[in-house]
Amino acid sequence: MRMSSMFSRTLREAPNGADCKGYEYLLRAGYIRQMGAGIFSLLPLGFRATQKIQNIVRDEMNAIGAEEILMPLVNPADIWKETGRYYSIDKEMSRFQDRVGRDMVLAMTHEEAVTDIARGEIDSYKRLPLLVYQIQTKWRDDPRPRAGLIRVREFTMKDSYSFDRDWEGLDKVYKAHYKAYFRIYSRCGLPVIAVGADSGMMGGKVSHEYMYLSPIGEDTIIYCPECGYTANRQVASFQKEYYPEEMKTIEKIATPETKTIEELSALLNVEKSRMAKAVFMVGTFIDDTNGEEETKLVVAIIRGDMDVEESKLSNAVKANALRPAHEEEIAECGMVAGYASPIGAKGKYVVIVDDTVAKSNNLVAGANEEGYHYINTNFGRDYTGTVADIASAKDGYKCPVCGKPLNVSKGVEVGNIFQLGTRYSAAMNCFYQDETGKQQPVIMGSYGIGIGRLLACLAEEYNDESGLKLPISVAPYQVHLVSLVKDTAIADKIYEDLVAAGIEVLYDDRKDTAGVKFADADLIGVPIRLTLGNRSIKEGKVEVKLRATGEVTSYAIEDLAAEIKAEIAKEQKKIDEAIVEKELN
RNA sequence: CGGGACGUCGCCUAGCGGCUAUGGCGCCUGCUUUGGGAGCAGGAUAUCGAUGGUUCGAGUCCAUUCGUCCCGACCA
Repeated sequence: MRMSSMFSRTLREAPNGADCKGYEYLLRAGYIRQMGAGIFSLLPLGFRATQKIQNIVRDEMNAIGAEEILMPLVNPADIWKETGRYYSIDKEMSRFQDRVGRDMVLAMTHEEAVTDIARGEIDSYKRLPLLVYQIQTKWRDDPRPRAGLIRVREFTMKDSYSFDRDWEGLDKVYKAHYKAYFRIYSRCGLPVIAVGADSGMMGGKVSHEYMYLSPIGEDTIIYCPECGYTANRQVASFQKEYYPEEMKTIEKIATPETKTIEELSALLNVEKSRMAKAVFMVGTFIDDTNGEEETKLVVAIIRGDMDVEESKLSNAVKANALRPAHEEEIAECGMVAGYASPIGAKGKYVVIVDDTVAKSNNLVAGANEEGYHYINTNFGRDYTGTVADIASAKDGYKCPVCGKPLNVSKGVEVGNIFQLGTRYSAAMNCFYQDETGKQQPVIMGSYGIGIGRLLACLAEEYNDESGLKLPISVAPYQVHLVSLVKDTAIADKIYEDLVAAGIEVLYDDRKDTAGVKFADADLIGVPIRLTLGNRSIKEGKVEVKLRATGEVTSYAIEDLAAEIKAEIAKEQKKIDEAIVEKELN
């Protein structure tokens, strides 16, 4: 490509709002342009980089036997009503009506669509297993897009769907994805870790997320440097200590003006770990079959020294959504904020008790009366509720596997894999007949990779003060030919020779000064830069500089294509040698 | 959906009630220059996000609204 006729151009200054480096460079180098909140266009450079990523993804998906398909972005709402997600998903999913008034949705994922197709294809166990994938646009009307391509509303996603007759089959294809994903990310040059995850709106049991560890990430990862345990904080567990002892008599004591755990701990001279803290949320519960909503007060009881992990709580009560409760809502159930406990509560509420509280005795708790607390409260005797792990893991807590202190890091989720089971097949009547003639629901899995987000993470990982420096496997071009000579004949000839040799060349043939061309080359970040100047031309040579390392060599102009091909192969080899092979045990 | 900030030419930016709305980059013309964002000379480009109001006078103050960004809620 000749830069003199390239569609995009570079920006010298970062547009307002570009607050992280990778995003700033993608904008300035002309990879992407913003059109609205969370809505972006890919310019030629960004499009090419994205194509490279997609082809790596295709390669690895094909390698595990997946077939590529393309499903529609617009879905009839009917199939989403079948699974109930039409009702349970809030405004993230955009809905509209077609000209005759039929309900339609913009698909934010394709479990419904693929299951709808699959039920028409699958009738017998002989048709299983099956595996398909697509690379397609998703629309999710996120309330808060952020950080350039990291969190957007419209994005491209690779999503695959597996269909098996049994859990063993699902396990096999799940493991194949687990491994293939590591190969994909490492071939793109992105370091990731796989973590145990919450399955969220997808439903199902087992799931993993692929995380690029970075301060710009929004997810919190808990990991053990000792044994390698990793999990999203939403589901991370840890070793807890309990304080079982002989139950003592419950007693009400005056604790004026002590609404917080800190104040209470100081006043009574009792450790925070010996208190039962009540956290109030209002849960929304939606009936999947008709969309009817019900709200209920959720009382979470946790030890005073810990915090409630909302997603754990949400899973424990099986709520569609949780929000903090207002003081009046708490009062309606007979509880007093600041001095609250389930003891003496009334009305419509549900109590979830963390196991640390359930297995400890004689804890301090609220008396539901302004200025009073109870001492020696005991779960089971004084109040009841559902026992679950709802505690949030923190830095320094003990690893659930080896007991060593846990660490915390921020991460960006660049992919996920879910074992869906029969969540969709059962709801949508996707059954097969087994050898005995019995109808069985198909066992499904779904597996996603955000393509644009992957590019954004790569831009974040590979940059310096002058711009991007992407790995050759994902860079928009392999070679950037910078011509500084007036007489274009030699440069044109080199360009044509390289292109003829099958090399992807970005050719700076513009009538700009050397400084401008070098600055743009650094910004765009093509891995191999060839400089053709009067200096080197006299010697019949071209200078070669690697963007990533700054390493400089030079090659004779004759035979250049062969040398450059070898250079490209060397760069590619670095990537190939670093491919991560990881199996799920 | 709560809290905050911001909208002035393609990009960045000045303006703080008063004359024809700054400056830089970029762009166009000419000459010069050609290994790290060149120099000189000339030139074009803004319905100051929109609407309404206050005022003799509004980019500037007020209201409404739209948009974008940040923090939170939320989310894969």
